[in-house]
Amino acid sequence: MSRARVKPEAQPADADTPTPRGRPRSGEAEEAILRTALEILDDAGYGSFSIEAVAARAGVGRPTIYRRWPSKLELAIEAVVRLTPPLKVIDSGDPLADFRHLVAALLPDITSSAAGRAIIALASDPGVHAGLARHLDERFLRPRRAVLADLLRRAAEAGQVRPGLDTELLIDLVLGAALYRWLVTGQPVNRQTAGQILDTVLGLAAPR
Amino acid sequence: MSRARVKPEAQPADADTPTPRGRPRSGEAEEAILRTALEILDDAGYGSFSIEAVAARAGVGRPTIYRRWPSKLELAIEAVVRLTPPLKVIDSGDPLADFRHLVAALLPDITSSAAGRAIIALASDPGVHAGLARHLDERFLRPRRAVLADLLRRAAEAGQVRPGLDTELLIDLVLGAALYRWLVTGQPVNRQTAGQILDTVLGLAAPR
Amino acid sequence: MSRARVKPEAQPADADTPTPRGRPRSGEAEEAILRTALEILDDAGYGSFSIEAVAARAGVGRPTIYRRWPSKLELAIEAVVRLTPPLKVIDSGDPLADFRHLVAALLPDITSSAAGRAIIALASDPGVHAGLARHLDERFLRPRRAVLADLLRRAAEAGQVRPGLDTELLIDLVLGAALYRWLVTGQPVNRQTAGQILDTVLGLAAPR
Amino acid sequence: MSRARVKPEAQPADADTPTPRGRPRSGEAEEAILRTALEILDDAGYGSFSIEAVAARAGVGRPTIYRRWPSKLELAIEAVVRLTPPLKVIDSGDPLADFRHLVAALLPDITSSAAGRAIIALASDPGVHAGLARHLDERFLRPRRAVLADLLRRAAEAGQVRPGLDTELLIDLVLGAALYRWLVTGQPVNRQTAGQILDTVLGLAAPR
DNA sequence: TTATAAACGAGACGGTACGTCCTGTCTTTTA
DNA sequence: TAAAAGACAGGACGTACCGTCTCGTTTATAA
Repeated sequence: MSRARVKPEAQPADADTPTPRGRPRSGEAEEAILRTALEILDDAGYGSFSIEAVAARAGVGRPTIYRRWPSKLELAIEAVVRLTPPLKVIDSGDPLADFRHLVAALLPDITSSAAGRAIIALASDPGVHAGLARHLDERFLRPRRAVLADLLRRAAEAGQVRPGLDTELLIDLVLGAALYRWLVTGQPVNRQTAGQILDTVLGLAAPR
Repeated sequence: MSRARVKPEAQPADADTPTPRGRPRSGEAEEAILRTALEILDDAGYGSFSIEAVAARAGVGRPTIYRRWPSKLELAIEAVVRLTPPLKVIDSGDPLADFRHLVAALLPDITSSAAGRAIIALASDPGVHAGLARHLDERFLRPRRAVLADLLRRAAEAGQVRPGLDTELLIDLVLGAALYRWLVTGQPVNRQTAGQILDTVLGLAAPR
Repeated sequence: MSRARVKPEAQPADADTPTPRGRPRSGEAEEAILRTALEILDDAGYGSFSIEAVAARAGVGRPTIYRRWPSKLELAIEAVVRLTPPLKVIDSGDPLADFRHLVAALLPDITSSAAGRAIIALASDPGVHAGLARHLDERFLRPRRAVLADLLRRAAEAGQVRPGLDTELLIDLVLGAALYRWLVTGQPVNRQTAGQILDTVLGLAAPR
Repeated sequence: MSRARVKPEAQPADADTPTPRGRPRSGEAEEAILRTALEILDDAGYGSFSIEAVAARAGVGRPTIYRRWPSKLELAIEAVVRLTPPLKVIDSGDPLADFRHLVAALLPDITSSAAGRAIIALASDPGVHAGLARHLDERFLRPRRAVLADLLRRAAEAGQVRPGLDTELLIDLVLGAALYRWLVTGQPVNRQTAGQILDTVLGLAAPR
């Protein structure tokens, strides 16, 4: 990013990226690809997700996709990461309540979307795991967790949560329980389920 | 219909399965298929798992597989379910300690095996979810959870766990947190990690 | 037939075929197989002719067919040979006219029937040719040609055909021309075409 | 090839075939496929002829074959048609002698080659007959027959053949008799057999 | 009678080939 | 020089038959 891509002469700064010659890559095509990828993930799941299908539906040549992403997994992740809106941070003055609201909104969102499924598809290929998971983690999960962790930390400071607890692990518990129910037992994770999980964890974590 | 064929009274139970005609299916072949399937899942993951490969390595014709399982997902699940040993129940008189030991042994096991990966691969295809997940749940997860739930219940009765907690949800928390770390962040779930999760949850759940 | 099958001691003649023990082969099944085979050949041609299909439609197990014929080609030939009625010999006192009538009836018959197609299918597999062709020749073609050759010979004696001609070759010319038109050019060989071929050959062969 | 590819006016002929987009089909692959197909037909006959085998031996992907020919029958015919050399026309001034020589060379050629067998394999599937036979007829048989018919016509003009005979039918007689002997009776059609057939037919057709 | 033997229908077995779909790469024309 | 279009080699899919091999059952002759 920040490739500038300015028309006129210029480019004194990055002489190592020496002004791409020839036809520049089409931003239109890129967007169409990502949008289509997400559509297909939503409609049919990662199992029916194929580069072929994305190219055809997006009206794009297959090599145009391969030029950007080396495999369908990378494409799926990029689509998820780029097109999933960030958490909208709220600050009502009550960090614990904000945490609850955010999580209660987040969980049903993830577990009913292409994003969730694509994330999970990662796990089925061990060879792929290492590199991609990090990518996904850094660009998708970490920022979202950071928001939650911050709220929890402030809740602890405000005495709403027992001190000394590992906030990261608390988040793991909440997200993990939801993940487990969704993935393993196939139950939908709606607001009610999310509320039940939050009640339990935050109840346990409440100061005595 | 007409089933007659009985000489004496007999067969009260399965009057609806009318004696299979023709050559019976080969238990040998079945076993070879499942064993090979699990090997491939362990070696290469679900992504590289193909009916073709299983048939070739098991020395079996492809139709012999399709006769039994309609798709590779069903085969993978069956392999996992049939070839994963059940939890070995222990009863030392201290239910909470037993719970700890069982979970601490179970978690690294699942998250480093084909079983785990195959289970997860389920989730990536929404259309498949309903039926198969139930199958997997009933034959694999439910029996294992039942053992854990029983221990927790007895721990509660013994006063080792705060009364009034939803034991099922407690199990979801423990297993979910491990699942989350393994799947999403890619961290291995070894005995230490398992211990940390257990410490936290059981600490929170301890009677005040 | 005439297998004797006498109950008592007897069998002085064929002591090497010592009366078969066990259940004798079912004539019913045999007939059903051949009838069905011919039906399928007529309906769908040799290309769609499969042992599987014959067995299924005849209500017979596949091994029951293989017990009798080693391959589908043999079965097809047997079906054709056994179920095609022989030429009905006529003798009006005018051998040449009888020849014409017989051939004019025979040609459309062969070139519109399963018999013809099955015969031809022979030719496409060189390995099969030797043995089976002889079988077909002996049991199907030779008897029919014998009738025709006899008529031609008597026509020659009666001065209706130029003497000194190779009657076998004359028959080859007539049947061959019809075969050629049917097979290679795909024209149907009806009575009119047959008449035209006969007119030409017999006209050429007429005494000067 | 070279096609000029001129910018200006040009292309008056095929304005409806608007310059193919994408990578053009590989002539190399096409040639390898046809050559291999003919080899297999020669070695093993049409019965053992499979797309699978052609693809493997030609070092070509299976879809590359299906892209060009919809079935193995079409491929076989194309191979025969494209790789069988045309009749080499001769004109010694004696049309009848030329006819004899040409036919005497042609018959053993056809009846001992893959070409012949592939042509015949056509006939065994009635559904296929219509369209393909025409194709084969137009591109293979008709040009060859035209040469023969022309010689016979000139022989008739030169008084070497009785006037008023149907030359097409004469050719049918000669080719048909050879076809019959080869296919039905399994006799090889060598130069001697060819000579015998020609002697008879041309003897009959000689002017009185 | 009772054995014994073989054929029966059914259907599974290891295989081969089918024709389709998708993968990731390569090549051509167009912009 | 990137874009779209589309062909390339390869490989897995799920299906249809192949010819063989059990099964349990039926129908004969032989003991």
